[in-house]
Amino acid sequence: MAKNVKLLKNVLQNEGLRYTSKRQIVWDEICKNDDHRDAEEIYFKIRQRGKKVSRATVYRTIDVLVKNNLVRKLKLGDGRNKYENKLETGHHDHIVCIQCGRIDEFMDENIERLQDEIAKEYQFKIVRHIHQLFGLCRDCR
Amino acid sequence: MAKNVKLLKNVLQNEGLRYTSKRQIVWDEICKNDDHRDAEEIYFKIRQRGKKVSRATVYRTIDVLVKNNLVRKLKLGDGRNKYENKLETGHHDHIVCIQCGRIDEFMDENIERLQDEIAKEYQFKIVRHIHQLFGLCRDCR
DNA sequence: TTACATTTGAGACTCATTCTCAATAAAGGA
DNA sequence: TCCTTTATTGAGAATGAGTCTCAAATGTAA
Repeated sequence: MAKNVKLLKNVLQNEGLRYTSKRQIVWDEICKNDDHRDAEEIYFKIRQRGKKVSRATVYRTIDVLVKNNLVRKLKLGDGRNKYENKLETGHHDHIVCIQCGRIDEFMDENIERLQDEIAKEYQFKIVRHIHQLFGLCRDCR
Repeated sequence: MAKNVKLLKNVLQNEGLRYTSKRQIVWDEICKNDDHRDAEEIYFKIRQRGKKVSRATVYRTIDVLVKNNLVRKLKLGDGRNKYENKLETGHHDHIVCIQCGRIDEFMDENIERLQDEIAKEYQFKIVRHIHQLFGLCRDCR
């Protein structure tokens, strides 16, 4: 857990921002599990644990964390964006069950390579990509 | 253009909806070009042409068209959703310039196949997917 | 501890999209 | 054609995730 303090401090220093208890609370909460949660869930879980951080601060902190690569932002195109910590996880994309909301992660070297080729063909310099598969998981089909 | 009338009538009949001039105006406008436009642009262009359809009807009609496969809805995760007609175009994904907004289309059989394999591996039955590459186009890099 | 700058929280605000409901228009008789 | 019924439309209100405001609280350097 001391690692999470250091990581956050680095990011904040890097951004010229102060290290504060509120920001640590938000980052800690996001690290507590590897789920894909939205800002409201994170906000609510924090209150539930007896700590107090405003919604605005949750959003503001998440923005910094996303910008600095500690958190991955998932736009699934339904209502709220989702967030997951990037602590141990390498790059991956998502496969989502449209019935139960289950989210699995996948990563395919070949697809990544093919993407690069497409970028080259279209003369784009890619900075990020979204690849999401939507369907029914084994329990819902 | 008569083709567009027929297509729309089919869809509406299929949905148990009435064929109306307003709906035809919206569908016609979307067919007028192959751009990726948002609802506001479509709405505005229609007024500009001297026709009157309310914003609500534009949105409502687009929903029906998307649901019935005449229109593709693009969620690029910035403000407004974009729409394109699916008249001549087969399946494709998008490569987007984050600087100038240029949107190109790509399609790669190999990626499609790899997706299927991933779906099988995860035991998902895929119903749709999103694959978007974001970066700088040749004019913006 | 002081002095100053940054952060925080509560709630107002934004803005794309959806909803409401009275007015209008389509459809199927008679 | 003229009703009658039912669906559609439009204007503006409502929604809701996310952002902004600004006074109060907190961090920081000296």
